[in-house]
Amino acid sequence: MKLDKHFYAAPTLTVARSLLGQVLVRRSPQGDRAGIIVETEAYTKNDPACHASRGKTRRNASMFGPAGTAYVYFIYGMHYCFNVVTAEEGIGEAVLIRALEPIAGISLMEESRRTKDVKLLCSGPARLCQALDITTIEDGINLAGETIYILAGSQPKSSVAAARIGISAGQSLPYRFYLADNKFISKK
DNA sequence: CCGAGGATCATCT
DNA sequence: GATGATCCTCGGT
Repeated sequence: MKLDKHFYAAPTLTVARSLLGQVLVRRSPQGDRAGIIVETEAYTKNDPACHASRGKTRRNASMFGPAGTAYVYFIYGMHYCFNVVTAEEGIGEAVLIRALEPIAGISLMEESRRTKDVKLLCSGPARLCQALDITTIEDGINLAGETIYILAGSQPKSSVAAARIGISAGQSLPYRFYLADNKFISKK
C-alpha cells in the first residue's frame, strides 16, 4: 500500500523515524528499482542546517510545497540528494533519505553505480540517487504519482537517533535516524 | 582500517 | 568568490 499525504503531513521528526522500514520505489522505462529505507535525517523549521531556514529560493522552492512532494537538489558539483517534504505546507521541512537496503532492480542499480558491491549501491544520499537515477528532473514531483513513491513495509523496527552527518550548523540535534544493526547505513 | 585531499558547479554573498 | 545535507582515491599504519 502506497504511503499517502496523511503519512507525510505528520510532524517531521515523526515522519523521519517512521519512514524507516518502508520501501522506496523508483519506476522508469528501463524497469523498477526499490529498497528498504534504513537511514533518514530530519530538517526542520528553525534548524540552521535546513535549506529552508533562510527563506524560499529557486533551489529550495519544493520544500515549501505540500507534504509528499519530492525535494531533490544538486550539491558538490556532482551529486544529488533526495528528500520528502513533510508537515504543514509552506513551513519548509523535509526528510533526507540517506540509505536504502536494495531489494529490487539490483542489476539496474549496479549499472548506474558502476559497481557490483551491494553495500555501495544505496548506502549514502548521493549513492542512492545515482542507483535509482534520481536527479533534479524529479524535483517537485508528487510522491502520490507513479514515478517515485513509498510503500508501507514492515512494522517499525528498533531505531537509533544520532547527530546528522556532513553539516556544520545544528550538529547537536539528534535528527538522524537509522535501523539498529542494519548493514546498509551510510556510516557508523 | 583511517584520514586527507580533490573533483566540480549551482547557488548565494 | 566561497561554500556545500558527498563520494572516491590514495597513501600511511
